Amino acid sequence: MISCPKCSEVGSIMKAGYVRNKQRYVCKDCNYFFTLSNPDQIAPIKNSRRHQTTIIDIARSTGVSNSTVSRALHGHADISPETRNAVLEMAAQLDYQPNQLAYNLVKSRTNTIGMIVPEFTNSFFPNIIIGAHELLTEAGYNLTIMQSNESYPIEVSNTKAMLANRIDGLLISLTQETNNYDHLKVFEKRGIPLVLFNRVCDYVSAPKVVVNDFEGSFLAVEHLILNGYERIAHLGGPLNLLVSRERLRGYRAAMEKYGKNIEENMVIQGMFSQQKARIYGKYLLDLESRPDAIFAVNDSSAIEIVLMALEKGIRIPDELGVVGFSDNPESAYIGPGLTTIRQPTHAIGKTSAQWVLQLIESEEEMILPNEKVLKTELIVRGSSKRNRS
Amino acid sequence: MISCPKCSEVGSIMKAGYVRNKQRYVCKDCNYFFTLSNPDQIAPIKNSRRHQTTIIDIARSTGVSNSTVSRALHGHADISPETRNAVLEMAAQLDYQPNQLAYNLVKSRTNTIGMIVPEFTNSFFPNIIIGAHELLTEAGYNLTIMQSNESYPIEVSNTKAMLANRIDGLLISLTQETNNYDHLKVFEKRGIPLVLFNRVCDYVSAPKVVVNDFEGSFLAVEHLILNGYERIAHLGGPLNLLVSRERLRGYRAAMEKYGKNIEENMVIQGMFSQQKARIYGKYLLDLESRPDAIFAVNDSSAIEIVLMALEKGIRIPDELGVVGFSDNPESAYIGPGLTTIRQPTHAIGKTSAQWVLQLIESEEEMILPNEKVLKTELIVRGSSKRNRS
DNA sequence: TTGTAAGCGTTATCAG
DNA sequence: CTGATAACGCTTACAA
Repeated sequence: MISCPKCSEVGSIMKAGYVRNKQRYVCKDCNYFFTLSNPDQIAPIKNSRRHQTTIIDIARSTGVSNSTVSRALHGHADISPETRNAVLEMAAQLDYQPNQLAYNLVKSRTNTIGMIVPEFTNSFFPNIIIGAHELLTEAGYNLTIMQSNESYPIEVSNTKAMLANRIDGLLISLTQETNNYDHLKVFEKRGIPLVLFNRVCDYVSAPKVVVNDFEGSFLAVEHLILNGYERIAHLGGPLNLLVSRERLRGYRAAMEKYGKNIEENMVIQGMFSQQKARIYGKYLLDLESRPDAIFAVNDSSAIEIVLMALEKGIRIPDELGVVGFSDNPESAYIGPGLTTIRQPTHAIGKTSAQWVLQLIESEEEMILPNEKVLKTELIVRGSSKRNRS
Repeated sequence: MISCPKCSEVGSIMKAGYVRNKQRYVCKDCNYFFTLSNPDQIAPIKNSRRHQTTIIDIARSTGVSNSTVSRALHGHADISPETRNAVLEMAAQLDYQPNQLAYNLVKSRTNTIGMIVPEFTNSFFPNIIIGAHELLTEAGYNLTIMQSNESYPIEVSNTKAMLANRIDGLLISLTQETNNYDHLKVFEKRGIPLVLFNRVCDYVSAPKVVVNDFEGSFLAVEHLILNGYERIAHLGGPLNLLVSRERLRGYRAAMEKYGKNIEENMVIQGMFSQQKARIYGKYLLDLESRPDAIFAVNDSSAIEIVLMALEKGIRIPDELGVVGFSDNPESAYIGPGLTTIRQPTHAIGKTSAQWVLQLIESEEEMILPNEKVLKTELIVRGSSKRNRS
């Protein structure tokens, strides 16, 4: 039991805050304030591992209180220039590095936006990241990136980690496996701004940033038709993804508009992967009555087809027209050059980031779920140029 | 002043911890414990913005203490199955999401590794990221990626942010501008594990993961020589980067070994960028006595040269041999295919990550600064195949 | 202008 | 097996 150093009373001692990081007591009897000078109790710099200098260290060495230090560090008004300078100097001298963790904890915001992408292997997502990164950095936000590796369980655990780390907002592009969206609904429920991009779904009411896959697809197929191709096959993606469905829809629409017959055995849907693309491609090229053109859901698949055709000695574009989607960096150089639909990757990233920041800043006003549709662009190269007009 | 509800004493009231998140008092006179039932003081769930359920909420609703909840949540031993289950159920019911921020603060570790890369535009760094990400995720670490955009000031501010966020370790590849390394020395001083990769420097005593640029370069130039090229130019990178110096060294060594004369006006060093590459390339190709081969410091530059040569009608590989470095995805398809040196990107990422984890886990033992040198591989394609043996 | 003390949400060390 | 309480490092009313 603690006794008062002045009146030796024991029952009337109350805690009375801290001074220089030490417990301070007051004796209610004689109204005497004191701290215990037990050397063991002073400055408990335990935790041996390299003590990081904190605001308290600065306060102690400057002879002011923590709050004053905090204010000086943040350039708050109402602080005398001398104290401010003293604090700032001491901070520099002690090599003070603010602890963002503590800051975030008390502010309960992290100034960090999370981003989950299914993969990095193509330049597609990296380019989107660049766009988002640019805007966020400018706005003073950090970006934490995770990749789900096209795996639903990883995606779920990523969102959990993001939640635990209290990111201020999330940008996500779904895996091709994702069919359940409960992990996203958590964000709605918790009021954490969420923006879906590129690989989106209808079942969660969050803003979505996509490109006009339908239109892009339509243009691609129309271009093939205008170049005299008749029997156009479609190598599509997994149908749970909206992109795949939209591209399929665009294909069908163009074919119908020009009165072309769709041979259903030449419309294939499957997972994205080089291996699958080879299998599907082989199937299409080995068909006894081969298509005279193939519109693929992405460039990786289209490239496989071009390479396979070259191996087999099928002449491109004369015997086979090929069009892809996305404009990968290598597409310009594949065979005679791959005709493709360019996506505005940079803009996708930028738009998504912009949107999530708006949601964060707008606080109160419920912004209605909405969608931004960016334009695509047809890039004509050798793999489809058979213009016989 | 607070008075005891039992004996009405005023001077002998002491704080006595908290119960259900409310201040609890004890009267030292009658030894009566109580809390104030002032409704305003109960559960100060202020901070209106969507209260996140915390451990305390669970404790309150389950009727146990926070510590018990914490233990239950982490599956600590010494807890009765009933309590555990009750807590776990309540946690699920209240949709509890742990606050990693608070956890990190008290643990003073974040389970997060930072990574700073100069750019994303080539597939080079993304591939390294994939390698590192894979290993770190497996080891239960998060990865926070920042990009310095080849800017020294951004690099510095990135490291500051990493420091503030108390990452457990940092992987960094320097910008081509970086000439001052104080921002890295901070990590040494603070004892935060640091690993440099790819773009490293000598002035900071941290482990480095690099590829054998010298050997790779040597092989590239030797390959050109063995294919009958005589007057080989070198389009190099900025000399403050070790990679550039090593590649230059490899070039010189190979030329010397085979007794080839180095024409110094055909050895150029400059910044990495497509634009610069075009300028330097034009210079080399417009030389009145043009080199018969060019070894470029990277594929992007080599590609520019190939394209320029094709425009000018210079035949590759007959009139001009070209070799690059890195094996970009498009390199296989450029012109007749670009001969290049493949770097083990995946392994670079994996090795760096592995190393930083080792440093973190090894705690006490000072591991000596060291270097890991990974092997490169010569990929022969059309742009240099003029074998006249 | 400065100081006090109550949080932010956890874990960990002691006591029971 | 469980509870109380002091950290972790910082911000911010509220007092002085």
